Amino acid sequence: MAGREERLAESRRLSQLLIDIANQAKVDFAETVAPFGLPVHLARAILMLDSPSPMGDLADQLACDPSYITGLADKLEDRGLAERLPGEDRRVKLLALTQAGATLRSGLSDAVAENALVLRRLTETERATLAPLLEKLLDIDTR
Amino acid sequence: MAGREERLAESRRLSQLLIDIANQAKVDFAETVAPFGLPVHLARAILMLDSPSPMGDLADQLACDPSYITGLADKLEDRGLAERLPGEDRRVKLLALTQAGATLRSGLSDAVAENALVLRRLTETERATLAPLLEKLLDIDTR
DNA sequence: TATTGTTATACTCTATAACTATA
DNA sequence: TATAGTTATAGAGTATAACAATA
Repeated sequence: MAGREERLAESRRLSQLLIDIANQAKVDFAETVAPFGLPVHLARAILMLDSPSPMGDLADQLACDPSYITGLADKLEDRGLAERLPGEDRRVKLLALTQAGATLRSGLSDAVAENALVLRRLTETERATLAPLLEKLLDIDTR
Repeated sequence: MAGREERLAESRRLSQLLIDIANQAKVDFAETVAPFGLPVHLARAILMLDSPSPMGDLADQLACDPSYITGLADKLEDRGLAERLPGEDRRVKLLALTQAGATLRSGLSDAVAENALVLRRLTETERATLAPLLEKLLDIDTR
């Protein structure tokens, strides 16, 4: 068994790798999205709009304030990519992709997946090894 | 061999896991650092100051503009954690931790490593499996 | 009275451009 | 002329607080 200092050093190194990978993924995402003519935050929103969604739910998913969603929705509407639909509860507005938005989302989604580091750099076997480790890393924390 | 759609779906899922893990790591870092009374960006800078370092080098390491380092250095000096030392090239200033800064850095570094997801959630064997996969993910891109 | 979304505003982080001093 | 760090300022991104409509 490795000593305390060795374990801590390895912990630091792995953490740094994870951070670097996430940063690289962010850069890749921006580069992948750029040809679609969308700012990153609009692209993220579009990818979440699999189906019409209450604006408040989007705020939860994007981990941002609801007031920020108002701005995103305005920009998506300006571009003709989404529209606000009335919800059953009349306080709620559903944000839904237009046909143009759905088409764009489809192309965007494939491009992002194809350019992902995990697909470009790892073999199928390696990905199968990686997946359970990442899932374990992300288990809900019960400290 | 899996079909195209399956591969893309797996790519999306793994990418999302990596993003979620990085976000969790960011939250953990902030929580770990909070008791030390430091904003996150100052903590990151202190952790990089293993030895006295030209301010420009810090800008490279933190991937930010040199003008931003000026502000960080000011705040570290205000707190008595670092000081500017003259370099051999008299245009260069070396940022160096004070005794107080070095002591704080030591505690900070251990706390961050101990609280890291990779240490809390994975066994030694799992970490050994994960490391080479992460390294491969991060190889310099030569597209 | 509580909740959804909107509006107007303010704040945080970081970069840009012009500057000083050295090289 | 080029480089290291500084200064003042500006911009992007996001949150806060007060508000209107609805529950």
